[in-house]
Amino acid sequence: MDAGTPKFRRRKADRPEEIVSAALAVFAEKGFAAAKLDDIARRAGVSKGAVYLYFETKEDVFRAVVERAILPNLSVVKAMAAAHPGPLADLLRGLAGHIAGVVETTPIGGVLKMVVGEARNFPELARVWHDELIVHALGAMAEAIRNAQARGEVKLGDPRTFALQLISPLLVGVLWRETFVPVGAQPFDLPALMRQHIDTLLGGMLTEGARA
Amino acid sequence: MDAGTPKFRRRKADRPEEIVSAALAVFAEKGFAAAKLDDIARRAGVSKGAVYLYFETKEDVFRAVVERAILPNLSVVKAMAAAHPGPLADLLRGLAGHIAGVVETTPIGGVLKMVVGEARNFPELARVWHDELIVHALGAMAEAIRNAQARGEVKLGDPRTFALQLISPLLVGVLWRETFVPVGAQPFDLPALMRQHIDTLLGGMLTEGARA
DNA sequence: AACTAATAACTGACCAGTCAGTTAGTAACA
DNA sequence: TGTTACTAACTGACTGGTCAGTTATTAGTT
Repeated sequence: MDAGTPKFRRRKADRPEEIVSAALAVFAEKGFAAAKLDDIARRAGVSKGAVYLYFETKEDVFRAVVERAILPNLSVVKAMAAAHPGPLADLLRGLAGHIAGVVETTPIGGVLKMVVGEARNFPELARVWHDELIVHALGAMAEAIRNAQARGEVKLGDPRTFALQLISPLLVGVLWRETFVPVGAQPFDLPALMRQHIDTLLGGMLTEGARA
Repeated sequence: MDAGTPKFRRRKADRPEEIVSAALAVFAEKGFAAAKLDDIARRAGVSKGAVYLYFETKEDVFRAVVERAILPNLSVVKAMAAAHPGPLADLLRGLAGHIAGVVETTPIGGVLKMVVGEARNFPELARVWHDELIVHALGAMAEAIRNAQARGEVKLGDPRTFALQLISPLLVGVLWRETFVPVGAQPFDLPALMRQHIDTLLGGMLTEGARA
């Protein structure tokens, strides 16, 4: 062949990472079943056969994608777990800003959509996400809320439910962006949404005058 | 053949309904691509060929399922559109109870999961849901909130964002039930969740003492 | 009532296309 | 030159969609 441009490079160390990145893009766009291994391979700059040098099956690739999407977020969980002692309001505002930023700059939204969409076909995947990420995140938030309740900062009520109330608009905002914005829906500004949400949830939605 | 047990019955009028019901169950469980037409047909008590007497393609069946899931909810939208003039708190409490009930007694949760999961592969489906259901529901809520703001009941802030804040926990609760409860997650009591959420969002999460 | 003809709802075997996974062989690098 | 990362052609299983034939049902005739 042409000696000037080799047909391929041997780069064993980098391939898995590249394949997982390509797979993330394709899976997030198409979902598991509709994603073709040929597309993933082409996007990663290798042949389909090469994918099978590094992964056993398509499921195996999918698993790698979903699990990798957890890692960058463990730091967030850890930060939350660092049991911020100050006023809950400060913690929540900082946290919401941080998470909204992560959500806007990483493809975690696409992964979330995948986990929701493929949960029945890959229960163990939903289990990994639940056990390794969600339980910890929700638990840390609930713990912080419980502490705030003990300090008399926060009213009575189920802390886990409070935690869900706090993050729900962000999750819905992400799914909204992934699902409806591509078909013409008016997008939400996620950081602004979370700012208003935290303020409202903390301070109350009704004015003083109308409050029961 | 055996004259006692006929091989099939001719029931043209009932078939489409039965096929759509069967398809709803299979699609909600497997997602679009993983759902086999043979399964849908068997579940509906007919052969695969019979499905094609009533629907053009698999996509066509899917469309019918998703569109039918909109109808029962138009009444809810209408009820909201009946621009409740009284205090916003009453409207929201009644509405939340109603919607939580609908969500608990109908398979709309499964359909929502499908719409989210297959949005990329079926954009026109996401469009239908957005244009015919979500825009109206969100718009009606935003309108009620805007009116309440005009009456001085509610603080300043984007009404559409307020509406999203209000319904988000319900949506997340549904997706939670569909995605994580089957793999062992602790479920949420949706009506209770919404009661606490409405109360909190309306009245404020912080105690009087801690309020900024 | 009983028999027959006509209709259309329905079946199930089949086909054509697709795609996950395999492997024989080639090219890159030591 | 030997080793192996990699390619590209291949296979086999699976499934959406088709259609020739079958059977339930109704209408017509005696």
